[in-house]
Amino acid sequence: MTEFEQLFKGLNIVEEKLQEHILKEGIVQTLPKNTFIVEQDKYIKWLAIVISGKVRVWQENEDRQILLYYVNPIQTCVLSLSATFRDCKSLVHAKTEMETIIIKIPVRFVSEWSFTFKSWNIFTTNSFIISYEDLLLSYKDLAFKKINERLIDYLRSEANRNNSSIIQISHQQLAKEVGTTREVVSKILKQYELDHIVKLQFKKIELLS
Amino acid sequence: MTEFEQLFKGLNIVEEKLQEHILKEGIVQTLPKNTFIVEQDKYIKWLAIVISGKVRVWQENEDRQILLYYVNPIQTCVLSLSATFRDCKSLVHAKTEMETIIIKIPVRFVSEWSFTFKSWNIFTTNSFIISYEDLLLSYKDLAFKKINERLIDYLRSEANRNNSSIIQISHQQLAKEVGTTREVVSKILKQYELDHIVKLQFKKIELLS
DNA sequence: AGCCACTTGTATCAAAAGGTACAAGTTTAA
DNA sequence: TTAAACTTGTACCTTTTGATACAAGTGGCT
Repeated sequence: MTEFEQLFKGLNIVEEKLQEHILKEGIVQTLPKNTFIVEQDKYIKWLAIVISGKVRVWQENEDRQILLYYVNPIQTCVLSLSATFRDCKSLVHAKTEMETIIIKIPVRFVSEWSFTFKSWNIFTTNSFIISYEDLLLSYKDLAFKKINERLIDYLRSEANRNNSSIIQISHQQLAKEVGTTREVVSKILKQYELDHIVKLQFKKIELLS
Repeated sequence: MTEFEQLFKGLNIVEEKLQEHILKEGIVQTLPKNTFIVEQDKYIKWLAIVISGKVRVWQENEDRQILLYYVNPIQTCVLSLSATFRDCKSLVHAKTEMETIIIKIPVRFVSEWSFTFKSWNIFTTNSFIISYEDLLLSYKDLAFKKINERLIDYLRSEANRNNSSIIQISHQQLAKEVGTTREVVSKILKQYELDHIVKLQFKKIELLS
């Protein structure tokens, strides 16, 4: 199955005309690990849809980062999507976390098709809705939960995503994911270990419960 | 000008067919101050578009609140919008802050029209985009800024919204807006007063710079 | 005037989170 | 195998934020 066929299947694109358009305008690219797809404050010229691999999306301050979400196969970064509807700079960074195949579509077609083709309309709308609700939940967590809770939440969701109770990550990286410092992460993890909630090894965290 | 005419003008709705639909299915309501439009965890049955007045949208924990945004005339709460595309419960509270006129549209028409009518498509898409970007900026502030900064940001944006350097609000209410406690607000405001950034009076805060 | 509800100012304490510093362990690669 | 880079653990301290408590001020109402 070609990447385009995967795309059509994943987004349930049945309109022949739309398939033709996408075949004509879309570009398949294989990106190595750690390639930037969009960068904060730069203009967006393409809508990228992930076919396989994994893309991390985050925001950055001078010295801190905070994870926004991951883009999984047959999803798009909603922010590049939003940028395609009106010429604007990216508010986030997005970078591949492993070798990733994407299909790039020039922004000018994206909003056009959303009115012409039902399945494209559903795709864009759903992307917005899901991302919005996601972000809203994250916002609530950030507002009301303490760091130790957000940290364990992160670990659990990682375990889930990878289908493994062992998460391979350094404290430093973990600190970046949840927007704090390395020392705080070390302290919290140690406490969780004393409480028999995790087991710590070098660059490995095992969830026990 | 009727409320419907205001709506058509505000959203740039020129399609006669769509105007007919809206006239047929829409309901104009005048809501007194402090009326709930949607409540957290309850189902949404209508899309409400604000014609005049002001609606506050926020999230709640057991004991804390945090402001999400205000819905101004000729806007809709993007969350009820998102709910109209798939049957789901509200993630937020929304309540009128003054007497407010709204037009209610049953949810089942909202997504239908977004594919049939260009202006409705633009309206829904723009609502999503703007709200998403808004929320993203708030998220970043919440992640990286300290409370005193978020507090003064809030005051400045209120001053802007009301076109006045005097904000009439109690410390308690202010605490709820930014998601902290009353004592913290009092302390921070006092410090800003010592720094000649604000002047404090009973239930009034004057911005000096 | 006198009462009541609400508001504001603060002092004290406690908890959460972050910063600095350093020692020791692990990996990688020259 | 040895140095360099990265990783982890932890002690100590500071700042930020929150909780409790109380006194005093304000405005509205009877």
